[in-house]
Amino acid sequence: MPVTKYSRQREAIMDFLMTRRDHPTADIVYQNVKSAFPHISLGTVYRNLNLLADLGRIARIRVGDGVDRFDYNTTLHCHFVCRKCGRVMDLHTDVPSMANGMEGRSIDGNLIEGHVTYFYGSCSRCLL
Amino acid sequence: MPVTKYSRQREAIMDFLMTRRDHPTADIVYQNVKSAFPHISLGTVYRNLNLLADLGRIARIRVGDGVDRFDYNTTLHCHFVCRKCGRVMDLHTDVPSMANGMEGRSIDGNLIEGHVTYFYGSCSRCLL
DNA sequence: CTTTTTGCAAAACCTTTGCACAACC
DNA sequence: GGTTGTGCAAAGGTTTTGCAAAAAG
Repeated sequence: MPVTKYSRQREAIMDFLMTRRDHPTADIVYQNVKSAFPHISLGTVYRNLNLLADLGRIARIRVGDGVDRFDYNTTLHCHFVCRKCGRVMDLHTDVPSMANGMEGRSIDGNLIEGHVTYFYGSCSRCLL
Repeated sequence: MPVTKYSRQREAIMDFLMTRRDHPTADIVYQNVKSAFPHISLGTVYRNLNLLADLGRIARIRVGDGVDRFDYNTTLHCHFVCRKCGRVMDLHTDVPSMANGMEGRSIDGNLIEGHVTYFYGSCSRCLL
């Protein structure tokens, strides 16, 4: 529980994320927030994204391509990763998962606290 | 479908992976194969691990911590990631998943070809 | 002899960090 | 005034790559 003071840069980062339905990387956030804060640094963007994610105000999404993505929508939902173009998007259809309900169970002595599922394939745009 | 010639280094890498039940990183493979090939380079290890993964002879496992892991066991099974020590291990108990059976379906115009699920929590060793 | 693989080193890539100064409260 | 946040630049960690020499077929 870190103590936080207000910062205009952090607000701008939050505002930008709010406008996006995809899941921008830190660098994309940086490129966009630069129009309002020409001198903002990538380091500041990372520090704020990490802080906001730690506070639970945004979600950090890692689909295994080595880049962190961030999402204003913190409600639990599945993601779809296009193997051709790399886009990451929400899956709106409710995907039933037996993995839900595993929380708190122990398997082989390991306590399960959560799980991550994502689907991959070819996105609508790449299928054309 | 790359053309491949035999290489002793690649065989050694494969042999090492075969002996491991955990999911070594490229660097751990490198450290171990060095005993047989003192002059082998990390680059060679990466090239071979990627080649073997592309050929489907080993599995590449990415749990979102920014490091690639490799597994001799290519059959579908779930993984457990310890949030404290970072260990990655197989879940032997069969975890029923509704995500199976999604392959081939289309959602929002996106063709689903596969999915990844991993569980995280505290491992038996860290719970002591 | 031709193609693939290797070793080495450098580069690429993403992310974190140290520090002095500015902003916040 | 004390604390947190910022900008800058440097460093950190992982993975990829260019190239000449070696190995494989």
